[in-house]
Amino acid sequence: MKTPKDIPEACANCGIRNRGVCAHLYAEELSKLDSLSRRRRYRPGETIVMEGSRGVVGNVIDGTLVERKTMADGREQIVSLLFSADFLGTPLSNQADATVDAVSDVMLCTFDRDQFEAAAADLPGLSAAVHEQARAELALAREWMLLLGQKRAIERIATFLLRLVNRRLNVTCLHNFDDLMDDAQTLMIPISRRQIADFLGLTTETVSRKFGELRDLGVIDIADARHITVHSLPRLRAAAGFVDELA
Amino acid sequence: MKTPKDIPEACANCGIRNRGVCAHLYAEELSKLDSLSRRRRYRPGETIVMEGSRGVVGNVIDGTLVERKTMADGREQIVSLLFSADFLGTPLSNQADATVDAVSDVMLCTFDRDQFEAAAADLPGLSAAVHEQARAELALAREWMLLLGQKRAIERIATFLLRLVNRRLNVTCLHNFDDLMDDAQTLMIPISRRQIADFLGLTTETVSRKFGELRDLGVIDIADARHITVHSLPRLRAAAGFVDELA
DNA sequence: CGTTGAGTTGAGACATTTCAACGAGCGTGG
DNA sequence: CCACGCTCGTTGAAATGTCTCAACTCAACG
Repeated sequence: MKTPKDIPEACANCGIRNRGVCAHLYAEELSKLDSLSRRRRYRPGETIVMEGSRGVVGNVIDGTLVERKTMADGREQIVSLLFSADFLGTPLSNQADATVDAVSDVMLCTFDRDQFEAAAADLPGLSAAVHEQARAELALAREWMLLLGQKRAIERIATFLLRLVNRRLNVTCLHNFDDLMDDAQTLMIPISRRQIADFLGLTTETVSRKFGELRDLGVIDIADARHITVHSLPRLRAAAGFVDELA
Repeated sequence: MKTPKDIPEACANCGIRNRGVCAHLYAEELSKLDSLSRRRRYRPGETIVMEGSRGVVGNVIDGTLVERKTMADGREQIVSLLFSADFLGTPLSNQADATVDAVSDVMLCTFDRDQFEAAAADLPGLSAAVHEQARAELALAREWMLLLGQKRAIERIATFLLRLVNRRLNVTCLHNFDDLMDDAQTLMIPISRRQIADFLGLTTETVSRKFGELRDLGVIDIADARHITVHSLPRLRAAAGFVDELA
């Protein structure tokens, strides 16, 4: 987290200038990168990158995106959710391994791929930050492999909610996890039931039913399809399979 | 692929000196790295890294390893297979996201973590190679998310076999994929039925049954549990769900 | 006000798991 | 040498969790 004076105006006013890869750059580095950047807006449902194409490189300034892989017969698996401050795209690789869609209105801060790679070669902090993102993505992907390969439907739903909780805690960043163990959390679900199903390897019907079961168990409240209140994080963690139920 | 003269003796005799991260290093870089390296042998079943620990950094010279994640109640998911020339461990991260076990006799070329990271900071080719490995791992993990979330049991088995075929083609590296589409391939299965099950999110019984089904379909022959002959790659690809069956 | 899409709920179907038995290989010790 | 115990892999029959198919509600919208 650098706090210089002469940062570019676009960056000074940017909601994520102290988050994501930009947080690791000095003023002059930020200027250099800013001169290469171009903002672009996308509409909900718009496809930003096609699997197999060269794809876009840039920061997510605002909005929600999904990365998904598709089978020949149309089955889909969402492999990643992207939010504000996440980095989109794989510099170094010339082939996107998933299709990227905007779920909400999305604002990106994009770069020309070659220019970005040249800049990254000059700015150790930038390339380190990008690679750190890739490493974090890998850890998340493996966490999800455990979910998809081993967890039952209700555990998958609980794990998904837990991930949203953790994300919110990381963003607000004011407390640590244990302090909030007993606080009620009201969550905005950023994606549809269909997208949740494709993310968790389930069907929309099962997603709906398991949300209901978690409600009946008293773990959550469902205000509407997009708004969930978590009553007890420990019980949500138990439902997610993170603690052995010695029942 | 550099071909210098004054490479360290250990590297000159190393089976993977022209593969993995070492392939991208000049003689003097190789020397520098070699001076930091230490060979270590592991026995089948031995645990090399525990999930959550700092872990080992190094090259796999020879042998087969699995990376796995475990749930509180003992359920396991294998998230990666490592073979000769693969890179083990996550420099930059101080927490291994999975447990690593030797499946066969394993020889590693390990490095002190801090020294390796310092070396990587000096050698752009090295850090690029390590990051490229991480990127490739991410692509594989996402491929597996699609498998675990969407594919049925027989497709998972077929995909697994296809991955072994592809690996063999990459290693032998003499032909391209299409040239071998119709060739019979005899594969050595490097892991047990239980490990296959944990890799594919199935049970050993289902793995056994689906191998039998692929045999009955005439796609493969089963010499014994560890040796499979692939009769038709196109049909294996179809069984794996990579082509839409317009039946 | 009819249409459309998203979400929920129910009943039955189905794929995979679970439970159980069995055979082959293999080292150990009598 | 054979009996024994053990693990690994295979096979069968029953149980079960999730999917499929279908109906219905609700809100948004032209």
